[in-house]
Amino acid sequence: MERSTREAMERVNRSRYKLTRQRSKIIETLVATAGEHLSAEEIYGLVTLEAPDIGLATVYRTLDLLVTLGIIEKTDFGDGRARYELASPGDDHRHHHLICSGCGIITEVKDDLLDDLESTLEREYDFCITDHRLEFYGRCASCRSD
Amino acid sequence: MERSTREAMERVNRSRYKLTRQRSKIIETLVATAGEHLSAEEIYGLVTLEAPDIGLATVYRTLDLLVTLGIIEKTDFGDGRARYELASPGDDHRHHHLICSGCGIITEVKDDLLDDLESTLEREYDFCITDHRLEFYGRCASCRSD
DNA sequence: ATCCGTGCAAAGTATTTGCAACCTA
DNA sequence: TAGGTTGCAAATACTTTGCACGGAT
Repeated sequence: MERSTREAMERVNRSRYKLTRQRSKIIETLVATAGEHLSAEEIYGLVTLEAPDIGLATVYRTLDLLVTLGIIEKTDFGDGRARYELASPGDDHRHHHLICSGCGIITEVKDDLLDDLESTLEREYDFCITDHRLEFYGRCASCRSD
Repeated sequence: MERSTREAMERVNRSRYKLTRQRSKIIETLVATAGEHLSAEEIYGLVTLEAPDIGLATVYRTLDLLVTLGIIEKTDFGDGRARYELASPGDDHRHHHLICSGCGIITEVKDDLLDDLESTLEREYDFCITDHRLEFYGRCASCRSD
């Protein structure tokens, strides 16, 4: 079993919530598709391939739980459905994406690029920033050549 | 009549779409509430105060139209409903907001702060950026004092 | 007369909730 | 065993669509 799978399961165990078969399966799926930004329905589709008895409501409830525990992050890219991804370990402050309007692929930008900017804004607007979200829209290399 | 109201109406007139009573009323409302980031339902509520016969579907259709014409922008702040604001004149490239998790108020950040960053990313990821969206979450001055 | 625009109601999509049965710690 | 958890179906929330009527050119 992958390290991050075990880590996530242990975090559920340490919480006041139970690690059920359904939750395990959903965590496995999320780890296996890391970097893909799946929607609840897509996760449901994958999960039911191996465990057809799991209900969509359970997927939603589990995703909520995992967000609460900080194991995953929920993001809305404006396409009308929420998308989920494993939280960056050790940091809950990096949500940068490149979104291609051609093929829809979402690429992670690894670094936190905004620290300087944040200090400036905090001063200028008297606002205490705890998190941010940054998305760039455009066209990726392969869609530009079409 | 406010200048931006007239400007918006002229842009509709110049398009292949008609400037109807309903569309005028909706534009007026959007100009009157500039800076408030209203949802479709909220706009509908305001519009029907003065023109109770306007339907919710018309509000949605008109908002779509105004987005298409570049008169307003549609943004999703992740609260499950779309929000609309007048487009920044002369620039379609500035979507920066400070969102207070205490009172929910959304403050505009005026400047486009990301030009340098964009050049770097375009090179690094071979991605042609056409737009971006930047949101900061935290607490505003008055919510911090609670 | 034509064609766009409208209101209404129905449909659609994403997500949440009530509840009895079930399962895990 | 006790209480969290589940599947199902129904409910909810937001948005879109079908359609016949209405209005402007």
